[in-house]
Amino acid sequence: MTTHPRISDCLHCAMRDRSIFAGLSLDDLRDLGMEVHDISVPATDMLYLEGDRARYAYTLREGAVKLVKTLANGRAQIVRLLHHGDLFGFEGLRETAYQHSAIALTRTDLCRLDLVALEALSRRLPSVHDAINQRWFNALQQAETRIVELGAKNADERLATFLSQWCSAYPAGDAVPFPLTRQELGEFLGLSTEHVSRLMAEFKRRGLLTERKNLLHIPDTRQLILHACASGACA
Amino acid sequence: MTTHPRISDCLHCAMRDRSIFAGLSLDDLRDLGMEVHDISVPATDMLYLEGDRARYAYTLREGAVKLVKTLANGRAQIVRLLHHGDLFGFEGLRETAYQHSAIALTRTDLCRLDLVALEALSRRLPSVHDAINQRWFNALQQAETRIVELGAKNADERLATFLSQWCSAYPAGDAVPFPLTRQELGEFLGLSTEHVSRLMAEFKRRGLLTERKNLLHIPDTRQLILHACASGACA
DNA sequence: CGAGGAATTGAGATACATCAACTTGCGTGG
DNA sequence: CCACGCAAGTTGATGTATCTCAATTCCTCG
Repeated sequence: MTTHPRISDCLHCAMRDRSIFAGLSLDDLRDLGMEVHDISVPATDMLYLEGDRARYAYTLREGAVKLVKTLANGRAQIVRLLHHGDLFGFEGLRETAYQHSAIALTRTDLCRLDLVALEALSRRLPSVHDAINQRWFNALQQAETRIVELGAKNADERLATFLSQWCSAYPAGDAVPFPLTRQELGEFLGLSTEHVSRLMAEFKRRGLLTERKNLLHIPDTRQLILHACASGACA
Repeated sequence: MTTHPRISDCLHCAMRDRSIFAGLSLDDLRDLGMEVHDISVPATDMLYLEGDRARYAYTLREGAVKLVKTLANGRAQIVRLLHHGDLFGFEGLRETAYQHSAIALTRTDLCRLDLVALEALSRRLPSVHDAINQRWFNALQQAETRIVELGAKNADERLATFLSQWCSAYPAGDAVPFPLTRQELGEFLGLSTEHVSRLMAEFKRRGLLTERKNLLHIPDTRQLILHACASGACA
């Protein structure tokens, strides 16, 4: 699963100031008392499976990961999508088992943090503790937003809102990496892959977006929202 | 809004060992350095409105409260339902504004905690800090479960799962208080009130549940789940 | 160049929403 | 205590959004 795990050098990490170790002194960083493994996995690789005993949390440095819950009958729901800078697997600090399966959407680089050591570290360094809590809080807010999306919006609205938020991480008007398949879009938005496909085609027909390879281009997200959310559901 | 707020006596509170102050010594409890107001509101009363500047968190002692988000076009989504022992409004520890509206479903008794004082207290007493974090974590887990419900299950499954979970707080086989209207059920489950009504009628016809006044009786939750979730979605 | 998964497209079925009429329950005021 | 009135609930008819199943095309990669 992991290709050549190495001990990471946190001092010179590009993610340093966006990670849970942001704000630590150089001394603290040098003396973390914990090995941070640098790992890298190809697309479709599973980092862990829902129900597995939780041993590690991960910081995503490059790439994208989905967190999936699967029902008894096989239906899958993508609970969260993770990007550059996100921390995940940290439910292991409170539960013995992972609550989702984590699967790479692209080739992905991560830092792997031992949960026991992280627990100790977080007890020792308040800024780490706070950083983790802040991530929890953010995850909660995001989750509640998703509840509203899924419970109160129709398909066009869900898709349009999602796409424009996906792009919001990049400079406006640029083409952005878009590694999700139609099926994954469906599993995230609670729709069938066919319906997603039709909606995407419809958006393209109206000139609201274009796609090529794994690049998505939305000339004007405001237009997209406006056209897809005629009812005014998306503000 | 508040009827006769009084300074609460935390020492003799019935909720003491289920609240965020559980585990505090008697000395700590006596010296909280914070006024806890005892308030009581009738059904349908709004405790705060989404977007309001957040001043207080609340512990629910008796009754039930809904947390609602409202879309620009007026559609409402109930994000969370709160019961005996639940803490809410604590997003005010990280955000300046409340992220939902809080509305009482029944006559409700609460403890009102000043957020600034709570923040200070949580910094001073690790067990309070931990207790609050634990609530965040629980809320996150619950929210993710709701995402799966809304994204991957159909109407029967959602309703059946919800009803049996609602009852799980009470001894099996008992009739339980059920203060939700059909509309509120719909706003929680992402369904129209008419559809909820039809499904309830169907469940009754099949003998899976009975209702009278504001009491719900489910003889056997396993049966309910079994019949409503033929596909095996609900384990 | 060929093969296999992903995407698209169409036709048909269905789950759910919408709209409208009607009933039931219940508090209120005469 | 009854009658009224309103809100909640029910029920039916109809519309529509979305799913399902199946066939076809498009990519991508070996």
